[in-house]
Amino acid sequence: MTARLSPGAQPPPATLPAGGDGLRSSLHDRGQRLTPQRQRVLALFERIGEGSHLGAEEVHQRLLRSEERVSLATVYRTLRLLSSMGLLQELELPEGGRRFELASDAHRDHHHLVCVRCGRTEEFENSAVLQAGERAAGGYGFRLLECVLNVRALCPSCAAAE
Amino acid sequence: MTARLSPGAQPPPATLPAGGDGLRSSLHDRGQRLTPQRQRVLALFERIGEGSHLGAEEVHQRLLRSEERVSLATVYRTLRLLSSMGLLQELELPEGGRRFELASDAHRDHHHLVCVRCGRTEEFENSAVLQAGERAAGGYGFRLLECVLNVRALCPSCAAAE
DNA sequence: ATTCATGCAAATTTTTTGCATGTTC
DNA sequence: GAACATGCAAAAAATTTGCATGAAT
Repeated sequence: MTARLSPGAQPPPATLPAGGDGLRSSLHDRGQRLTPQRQRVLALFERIGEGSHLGAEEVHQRLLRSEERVSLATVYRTLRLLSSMGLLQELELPEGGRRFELASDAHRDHHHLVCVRCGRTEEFENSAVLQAGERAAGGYGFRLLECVLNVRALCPSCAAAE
Repeated sequence: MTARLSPGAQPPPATLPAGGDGLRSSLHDRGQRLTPQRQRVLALFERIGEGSHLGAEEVHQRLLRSEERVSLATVYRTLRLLSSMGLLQELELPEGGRRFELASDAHRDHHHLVCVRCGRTEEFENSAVLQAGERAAGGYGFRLLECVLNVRALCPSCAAAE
């Protein structure tokens, strides 16, 4: 029922290759270390692309399949770490456990229009939304990382079927 | 892997005041029954208001405190039911389990500002966001039900701690 | 009377943690 | 070498389920 279709077009990452030094220095800034496990987890998310999300168990399984064993406990620890570093982000859709995806570029705002009946999803952008997010964050003294607008709606054919 | 099927596609969110007959007939339409437990759970969400969310354990505890015992298992079953009926809406914030809040037509745009580090949550409103949602929905011919903006951010103290 | 819902406890699933060992800086 | 991270297994949460009993229609 997860209707986030990412048709073939996978936008080029355009960001730093994570297995590399971006991760290393981000970690070092926090007094933490670059380990193969952390690289593997992040690299996996980069491999699957920006639109797709994985849960802890899936990350563990997929790494096993590619001969890059990382214990499940470490997967959990790493997901939380990368997430708190802003490299991954946790999803809003609670289908089972928590799920994560590669964090999009800083401050980018991408929004979803989703039909609650059939799951059809359209993406759109709107700078007014980002502004609203910035205003809200500013008002509470928060530092904005990202804002996502979810519009729940009925698509034309589902609306007709009602 | 678990088959996590919600009980079928649901009708558009109910518009009715829930404690009363709206709930009864919504249930009956589905061949299900009005029970004190279901009323209690829904009434609790109405009592705390539209902006606030609760997890299963919290619902259970709060009902205990108000002398309205509902077993935890039933709380889980009821949350899922009310959610699939469109009376509650599920959301997921950083820490803890799944959380639910009252789904309301009246409150179509209420937004969350969430600290991704400590989970602190602030609610805000912004009509520009609703307009953006309406414009997007209109552009694709969708009928808008609700729009929720989630702003991921760092609260002042967490930002300082980084 | 029939069908559905509840409560309880046990079973599952998901996530966290203690600790000995191995790694990174 | 010191501090940190990993793996493992056990513990703790979170959620679901089987079944006998109780309630709603």
